[in-house]
Amino acid sequence: MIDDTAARAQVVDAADRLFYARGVQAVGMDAVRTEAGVSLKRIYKLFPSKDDLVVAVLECRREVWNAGIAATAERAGTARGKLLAVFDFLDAWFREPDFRGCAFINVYGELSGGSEQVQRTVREQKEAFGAYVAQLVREAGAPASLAPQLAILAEGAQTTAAISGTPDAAAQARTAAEVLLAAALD
Amino acid sequence: MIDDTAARAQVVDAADRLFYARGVQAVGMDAVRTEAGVSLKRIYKLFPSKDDLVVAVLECRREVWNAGIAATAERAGTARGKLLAVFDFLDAWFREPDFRGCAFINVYGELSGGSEQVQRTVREQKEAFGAYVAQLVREAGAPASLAPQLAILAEGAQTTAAISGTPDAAAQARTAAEVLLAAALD
DNA sequence: TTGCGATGAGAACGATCGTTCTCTAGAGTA
DNA sequence: TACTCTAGAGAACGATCGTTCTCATCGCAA
Repeated sequence: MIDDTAARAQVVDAADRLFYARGVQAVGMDAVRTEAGVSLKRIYKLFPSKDDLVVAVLECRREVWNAGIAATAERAGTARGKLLAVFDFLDAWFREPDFRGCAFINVYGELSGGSEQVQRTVREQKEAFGAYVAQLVREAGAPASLAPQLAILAEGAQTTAAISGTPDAAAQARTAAEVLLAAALD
Repeated sequence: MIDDTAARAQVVDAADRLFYARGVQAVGMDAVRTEAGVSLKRIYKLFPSKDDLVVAVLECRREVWNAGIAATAERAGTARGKLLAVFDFLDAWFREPDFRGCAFINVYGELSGGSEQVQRTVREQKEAFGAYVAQLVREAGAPASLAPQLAILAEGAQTTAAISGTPDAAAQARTAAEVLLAAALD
């Protein structure tokens, strides 16, 4: 038998795949159990309710997102380069064949009237990203008002790419970000 | 008894309120029937399935959106002014107490794995908005590449405002749009 | 070997969903 | 008046949901 840590990872992984592809409400716990290969009893011991599982999935997504952003930023030397690297990261993400938009936005739209804990997790993720951008804007020596503008561009690129089905929005948002950066740094 | 046109309007109106506030999947047809005051039999005569009702609700939202955008644009003289007016429209919308984000984005996130007709309706709305912005950009004498950038700003403002729970994103996006417009019109 | 606690597989439960059906009442027509 | 058609109210249906329960099985201490 596998230990709790491994079982937990398998369940979160399977749930993430299913929830992201089909939506949370369209996926039953039975499907999660089949995909994960972990019994329902064990799943409910690890996650007392489906909401807890959704939160765990989002927290896992946050780790992946942060790691991806950090890896792309590392290849850039300046703070300005790190800010633009966000859009390169988005570009690569949008080109993945199973891209279906930002999981946080999707879940928020689906469960906005429901679990309050899920809403909080989504909000925290967006706030953390905003804080990351704000830190880089400070380092770049640009006025603080630039940060939310760049964050809005990244947000808009994600929903536009999801709905249009093309990755074009990443490059378009990057170009806009360059203009805003140039104007702010004059 | 009311005629079909009035019954249809009542059902769409009630469904819109419920779907927007709680999500499509969280609202049963029984709740729509109670809110609309129209019998289930009649609802299913007007809309053969729940998906058809969702599409009708989205089409109604599109009319309201287009009318609101047009009304705000009318108060601006120039094409540049009409482009910025989009963000004034968003600002007023975000301040409404029951604002919960863009209904099209919410529905897309919720049913992305489901009805293909719903997906098409969402995509058409976003394409139509993009075409509207592109037309104004042309009239303003700016390069065509500006249009998707402004559309992405509007899109990002909507999701940011929904998740953050504040209307700030409208003004931030408007400021960014002014910078992009100034740079494009040099 | 015996007894015990935990596990996996999946049946079972109560609720709710989208959709259809039944039954009754009333309007219009000859 | 008698007949027909439609609509409303809501029960009914089969499916599916999240969650819990049953039961056979296994590892392991004494």
